[in-house]
Amino acid sequence: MVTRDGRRRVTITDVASHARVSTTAVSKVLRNAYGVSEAMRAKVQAAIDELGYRPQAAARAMRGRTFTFGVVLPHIRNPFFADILDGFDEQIAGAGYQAIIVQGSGRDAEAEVSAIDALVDRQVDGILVVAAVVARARLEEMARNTPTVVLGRHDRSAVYDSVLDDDEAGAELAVEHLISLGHRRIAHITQKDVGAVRSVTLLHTIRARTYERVMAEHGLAEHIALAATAYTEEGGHQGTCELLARTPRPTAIFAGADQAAFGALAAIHEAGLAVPGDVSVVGYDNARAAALSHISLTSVDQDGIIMGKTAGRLLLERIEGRTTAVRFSVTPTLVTRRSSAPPA
Amino acid sequence: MVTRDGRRRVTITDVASHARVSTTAVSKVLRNAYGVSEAMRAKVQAAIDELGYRPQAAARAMRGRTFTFGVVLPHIRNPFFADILDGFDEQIAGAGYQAIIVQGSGRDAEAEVSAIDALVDRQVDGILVVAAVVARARLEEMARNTPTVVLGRHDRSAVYDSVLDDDEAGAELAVEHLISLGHRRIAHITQKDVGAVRSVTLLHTIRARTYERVMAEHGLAEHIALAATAYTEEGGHQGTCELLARTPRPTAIFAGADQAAFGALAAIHEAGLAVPGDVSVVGYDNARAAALSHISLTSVDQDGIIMGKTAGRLLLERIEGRTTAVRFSVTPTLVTRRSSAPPA
DNA sequence: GTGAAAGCGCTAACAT
DNA sequence: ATGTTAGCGCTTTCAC
Repeated sequence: MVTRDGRRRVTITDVASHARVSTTAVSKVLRNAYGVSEAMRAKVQAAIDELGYRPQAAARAMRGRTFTFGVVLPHIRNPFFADILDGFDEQIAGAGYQAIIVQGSGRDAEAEVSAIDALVDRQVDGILVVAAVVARARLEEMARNTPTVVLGRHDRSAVYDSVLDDDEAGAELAVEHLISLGHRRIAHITQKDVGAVRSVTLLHTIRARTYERVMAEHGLAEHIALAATAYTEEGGHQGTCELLARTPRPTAIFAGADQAAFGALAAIHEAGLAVPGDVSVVGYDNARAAALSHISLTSVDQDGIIMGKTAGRLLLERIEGRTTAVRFSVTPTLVTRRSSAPPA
Repeated sequence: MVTRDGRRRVTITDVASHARVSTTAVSKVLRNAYGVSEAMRAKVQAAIDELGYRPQAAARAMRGRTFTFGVVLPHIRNPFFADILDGFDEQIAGAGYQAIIVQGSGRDAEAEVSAIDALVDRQVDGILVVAAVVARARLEEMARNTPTVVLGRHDRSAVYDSVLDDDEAGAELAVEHLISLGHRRIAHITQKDVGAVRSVTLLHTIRARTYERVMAEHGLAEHIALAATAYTEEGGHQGTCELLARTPRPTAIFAGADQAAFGALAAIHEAGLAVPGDVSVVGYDNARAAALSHISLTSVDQDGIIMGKTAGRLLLERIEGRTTAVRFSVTPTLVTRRSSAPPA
């Protein structure tokens, strides 16, 4: 391979001839494979260092591993994904793996498919799909060829591993908290469905259904009020505007994600109302911004770092040969802050 | 290539034999290359569709292009990067390119180098480096082999293209705004230097130096107060705590980034002070959250979408053969909101 | 306009 | 323990 400035990139052959050994030997040293003497290892390593050799992932991909994991995110705007990624990176870096991220460009199932395809085309050794909206059959097809972890979906699969938050428990915590404070007119902001996937397995649906169930269990079925927008600042803002326009208006809003809760806080403020005086707000994810003093948002905490770490560990296990599917669930906790209080 | 469930992945050979043509012909159709008849094109395309063929990026990389651009981000937590990426994706998708993102894992120059290496190893056709802290020589070495755009650095290079915000103009807008409101004790939150790069080319240094210059030009040199932490919520919080502890305390804080400004708002609130009553705050980046009514942060807007789009365009131009370096600068504007007002 | 064949850098089966 | 060699899927001369 000739680089653009005319110099050849250093290849395994260069290293081999420089060390006066075979390419096989170099390859074995690179992969810490069985059957190399100490002397050989030292000699080869010296040549590698001297020449500044780095193996080309593309050539490796043709025969063996790429030492790369792919991560599919709906988008990079949600800070909760950053937690997941930090945990993931930490876990896989130790095993010599590199994570590459592709954006699914929003909630569009088609864009998500092409993001997944992009990773498959690049022969990654494993894939982490976060909050996928794509059809389950598509995920399973991929999982049959590449070790796969699906994060944040509640469907059970025999071919891919799952990492998820117990969203039912989390939503219960949020709604029970508001009810115990004395609220009755509690509204919920959820995400509009897209894609062909059976919606009941998606986390936003679980959170919304649980909200409805808990409300009903407490005899508050008549006060169920849903706004289906998006888990974004804009979505939370718009949903809250809708909800506040109803008569009587809710005294509390449970937003399915902190990003939406932040938008809700803004909309409440714009309406000339106070938090928590007129309306209490509870979010989900416990983003760092939720802890900021001037925001102080009550939120459900799910440990993104642990979820990311676990996803990394599960992929590494698959590489090592595990073939049975595993399901890992974290238990959420409620973090109470000043955005929630008893109704006036 | 045999997939894990035993089926072979469809290759160019399969398509060729299915269409009863040569692999050369298929390759040409794939790349829209010169010298294929309409009949040939149709026949091959039909076979591709029928077999669900997708070229393997790894194999392509061995000979030609990967149709992949790599993006190096310090981390994915800053929402401003999401704007850049949205613009970038939009621009390159039309040309059939896919972006893959790698995290530099914070501000650590070493981590950034390994992120860059990871992309080079994967033979991407071009690289966008955002807010790099790595030494310039390292960037140039990479740029000599792979088309490169450096976003957010002010050094001039003959080998890579630059996309940047006029940070000097932006910082001037912010400081002049506060001065014109009547503030004199204006403090600034900047980022601590790391890495071996000549710091003066980094955007946070430019913003800080400009702050000092404008203060001095207005006879306020004695009131210059800097806190060097980080462009994060935590950094802004900590820096503000430091600044508020000084006597007399500043009446205004110009944070080098909105993320830091959000942390500043929290710290001011914790100190029992009001914004803008006791302390005015101005940020930089005009993140979406800055516009939220309950936050209402005055901020310097730089168009991340345009910057991302331009970066994509410049890479595509390089692929098409441009060899002279280009420098593209966006002009920032001030968005005035309620976080800034005359001092008491 | 079309196809045969070489070869990119690496790994793995096999031979020594 | 070490080396020889075939071949992964694709692009690219170079014939025809």
